[in-house]
Amino acid sequence: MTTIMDVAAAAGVSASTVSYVLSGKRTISAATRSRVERAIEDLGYRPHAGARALASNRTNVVGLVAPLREDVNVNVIMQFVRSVTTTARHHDLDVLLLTQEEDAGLRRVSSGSLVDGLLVMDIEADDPRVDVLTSLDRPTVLIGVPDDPRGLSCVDFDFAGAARAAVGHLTSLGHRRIAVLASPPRSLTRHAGYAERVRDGFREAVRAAGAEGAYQPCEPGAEGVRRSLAAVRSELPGVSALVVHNEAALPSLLAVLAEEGLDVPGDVSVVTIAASEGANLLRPLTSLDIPALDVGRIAVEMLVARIGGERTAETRLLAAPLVDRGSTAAPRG
Amino acid sequence: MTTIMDVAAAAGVSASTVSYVLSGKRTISAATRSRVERAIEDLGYRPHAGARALASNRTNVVGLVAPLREDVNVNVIMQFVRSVTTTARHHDLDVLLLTQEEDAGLRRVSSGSLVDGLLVMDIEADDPRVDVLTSLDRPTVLIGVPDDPRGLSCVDFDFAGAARAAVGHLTSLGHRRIAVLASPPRSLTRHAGYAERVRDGFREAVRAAGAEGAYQPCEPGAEGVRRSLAAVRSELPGVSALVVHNEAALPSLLAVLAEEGLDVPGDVSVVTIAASEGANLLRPLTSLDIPALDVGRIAVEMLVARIGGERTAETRLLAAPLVDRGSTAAPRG
DNA sequence: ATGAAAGCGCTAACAA
DNA sequence: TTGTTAGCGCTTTCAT
Repeated sequence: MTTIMDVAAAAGVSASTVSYVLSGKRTISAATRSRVERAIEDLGYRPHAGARALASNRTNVVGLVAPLREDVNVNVIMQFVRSVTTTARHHDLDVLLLTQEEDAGLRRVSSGSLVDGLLVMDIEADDPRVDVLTSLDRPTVLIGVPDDPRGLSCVDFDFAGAARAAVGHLTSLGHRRIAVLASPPRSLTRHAGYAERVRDGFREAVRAAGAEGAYQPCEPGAEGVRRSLAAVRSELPGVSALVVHNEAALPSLLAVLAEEGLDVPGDVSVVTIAASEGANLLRPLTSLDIPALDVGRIAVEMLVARIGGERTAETRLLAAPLVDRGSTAAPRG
Repeated sequence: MTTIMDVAAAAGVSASTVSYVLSGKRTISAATRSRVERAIEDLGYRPHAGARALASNRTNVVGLVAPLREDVNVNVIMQFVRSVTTTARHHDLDVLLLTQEEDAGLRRVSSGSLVDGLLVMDIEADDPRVDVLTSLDRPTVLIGVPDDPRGLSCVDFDFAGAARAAVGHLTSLGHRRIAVLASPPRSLTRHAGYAERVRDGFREAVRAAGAEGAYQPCEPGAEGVRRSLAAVRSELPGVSALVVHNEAALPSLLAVLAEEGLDVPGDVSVVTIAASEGANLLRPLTSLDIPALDVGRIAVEMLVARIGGERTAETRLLAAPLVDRGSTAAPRG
């Protein structure tokens, strides 16, 4: 293993000079700098991460707590993780992945000085991790907004705004009876913020527009979709438009509607709130596209700022653009 | 920050005793042990990861190189990553996620002593990373099998075996004209091992059974599916069974077949090679279930063994169980 | 503009 | 069974 001493010897300088060439924290003469860089190159030298962490109190690693459960939207998570790692590398950070053992994991990597900061996904309204995180006193950014962020920074997609925008789009086309096919029931029971915010944004927008709405959780799979459609139709007969916030249910939904002989958007309009662009579906769908890539990037940037000493916490909600892919139209008759 | 010295002082012992209590590398009297454990508990002590790495040459972190691209099967990756992190934690390891900057990333974390070993996914037949990895001289396990593993250990799902099993199942039902709807064309052009092995296993099995086969890459989405189906039917008129190795295309395929008025399995039998159990599809499908969880677990276990000093490299191919979910039947007539 | 040297917190000989 | 101590490789004061 080649150390900073080897480099120093090869370049005919002291170890500290090599260190300063690397960090740029001292002005170095051009001649010295190039000798050192040459030696680093020749020897293939890489600073020892542990030694560096020990001496500098910085690991250049951030922890990412991601829910790799089955019942969350795999596409969103994936896009998000990708943009986090990409952005992190732009800031010379590596990413440590934590998926389970919630509290214990947070404590371990934080108190053990494994990471400089934490990114925590899938925050629930009353998430118990918020308390743990504040007590840990490491820079932290939450992806999702709890009821009380306790001084932690948050980033999230504006689900309520997306629901309102969907309703606005549909009512402006003339729809008066609109239903949401939402996340599976357990998303609500575990107080996943996104589910509650879609519901609340939807109800508010429907009321404001003087329209009628039904909110219906939905299990993915053909059976779940059929059940939810039946429930919606009995609660709101003559429903003419669907807002779908459930990516896993989309394939079945389109197939079931086709089975029933219903045309989209002729017989029923469909808007989705989704991350992937639905290229694999039977037909493209008009959508509030969740900007997962932006959420990830911004989360990292906020974390970097806090690691750099920024003290003020903020909460940022990102709006979704409505992309018209032709699955909505004015209602029949 | 509480250090090992604080713990030692609180317990009235030396730092090394605390260290040995933690590592178990020395026999400690019950009395001392409990005093130390008490102090650790009281002070909430966690060893400093960097200091530990510096002194012991072990980081207890493994690097996971995962392709978070769009064109790979997100479900497989997800399951796989989950089983890797879970298994890693059982061995007291953390997981550092690398997704891009291929070679540079490998060098950085390896030479920089950030990780004790590497797990590299999505290995291609002539993958250039194999050379880099052998030169790095860190314990490494490949997920996927290159043409020449150069002494590295490999784990993978037995794609050729799965294709053979699918054909065997179908021919035993009486099918003589069988087609594969395979991964998108670019999987083959970039020499993704799994695509080539499915193709080769399929051709071999079809020949051995004296049946006829067509192999057709397939883009996901309704259009891609329609095109591929047309190609298959013109190449192999009267095709009565489909082997689908393309999870993203499944929703569209089922919808398109339904549109055409074809019943599964009455008019056409369908077998998939897939990771998720297809619970979100229009109907359950008989499948060679890719044991992504097992692959991840075994990969970690092999890596742990190598980190522990095991020298012999091995390649393990995991067979898939065929799970009958009723989407196959004897051909008509 | 550069060097010398004191740690950072831990592990693992070496001693007792 | 336990303690003492010499590093591990780097950063960063303090000197010059």
